[in-house]
Amino acid sequence: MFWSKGFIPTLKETPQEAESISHQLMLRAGLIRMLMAGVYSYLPLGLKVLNNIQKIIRAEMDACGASELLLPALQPQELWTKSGRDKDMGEVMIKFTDRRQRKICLGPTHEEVITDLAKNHISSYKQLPLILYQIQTKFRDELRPRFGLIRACEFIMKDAYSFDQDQNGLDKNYQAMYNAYNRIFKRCGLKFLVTQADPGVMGGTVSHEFMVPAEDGEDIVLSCPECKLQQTQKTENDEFCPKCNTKLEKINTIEVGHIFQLGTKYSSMLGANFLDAQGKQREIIMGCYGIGVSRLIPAVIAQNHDNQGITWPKELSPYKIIILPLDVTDKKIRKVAKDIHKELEENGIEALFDDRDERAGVKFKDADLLGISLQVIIGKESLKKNKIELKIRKDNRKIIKSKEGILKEIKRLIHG
RNA sequence: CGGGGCGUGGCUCAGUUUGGCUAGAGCGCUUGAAUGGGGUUCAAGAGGUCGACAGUUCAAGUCUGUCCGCCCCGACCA
Repeated sequence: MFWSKGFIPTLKETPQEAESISHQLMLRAGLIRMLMAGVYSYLPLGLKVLNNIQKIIRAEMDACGASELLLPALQPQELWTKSGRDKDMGEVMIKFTDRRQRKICLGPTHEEVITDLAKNHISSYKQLPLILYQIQTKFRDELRPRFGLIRACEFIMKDAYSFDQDQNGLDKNYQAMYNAYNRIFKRCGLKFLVTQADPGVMGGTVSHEFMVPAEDGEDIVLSCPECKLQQTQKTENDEFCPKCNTKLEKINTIEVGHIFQLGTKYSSMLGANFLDAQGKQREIIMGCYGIGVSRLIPAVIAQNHDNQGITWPKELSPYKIIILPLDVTDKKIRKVAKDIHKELEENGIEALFDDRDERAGVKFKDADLLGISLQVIIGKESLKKNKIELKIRKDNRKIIKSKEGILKEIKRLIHG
């Protein structure tokens, strides 16, 4: 990809609309733009990162034996009346009436829709266990949208649902999801905490939250320095460990995942039953598993940046590498840069080629801001000695070698 | 919704306190020239309903009222 043909509007200064670091960097690096409060456009680079996250999630979900589907965002309000959750959701649900006077809402989540589907199409224990998931846009009229993509009114969620005939089956699926979540967040380059959580309006009993410690986090995790118990804060008081009565530590975090054992809450309300091996009718046992896909972007940035910009973890970097010919008016520099570009493409390595007629300083600053994990720098100085440079964005390490040596190094770093 | 802040070219902001001629700066953008390893320099340009509406006044970016939008703190959540 050539920079000049793309759409990468970087900003030198921090827009007034952004307060949190991750939000500032997302705007400055040209990942997103706001349309209105809590509603954002993903620009090409932001979409690339989003796609990379989704790729990881799909791979890990598929590895659990989950099947991907896509449920509608438009839903009949009636379904929510049946489950009784229309009241719980309240103003958060975006509702309207269409021309046929049908009462419609934009899905804030999908337990109702998926349970309705299960009710109609699961009738035998032979169809269980089953895990379904989707990656889809949710709509919530938040009381207060905040921090860019961290709390948005339109956001992308991965939601998975498990269906089992008994608690034992649910335990197994829950554990599989729990493990998958650990792998997903690790691959996203995150340090995170797992807490015992309050199921809230989702219902059910067992529930865990995946929390990313970050300055601009809006959730507080209470951590016990003694017995390592971690839980999400529920009230202002009560800050002593319930297990060992030690004073708890407060950690600011961003919630990126939440898994719940729903049990029969939805299946009983919406009548999702199956016949067991004895021919007896029973309610399907459910679990649900959410990841804030779009929210992961700011969470990752919150933990992966320095004073120059973003430092993407390898798997999320919008491009694997950025090629920086420092002076595009110089024929030799241009040629070497093009050769490298070609060679990388032939090896299936997606590169961003900064072909702009800009000074070296501008290119360096922009490259550091974007945070693409590798930078190949082709300039007159090192070219004199027949060398080119490879900079690793994360630790600013520089490797200086011949073209062939650098290409080998790049392949090693990307594939190895 | 309660509390606080803000709204002036694409971005950052000055000017509003104390009303006064054709509304400014830096960055970005266009054109030309120089430069070419950390946001370089010079010159010439383009770009504005000063958030909106109503009012006060000879005169409103500036004063008054209403509304709208955005941000931050609180209740809610992936």
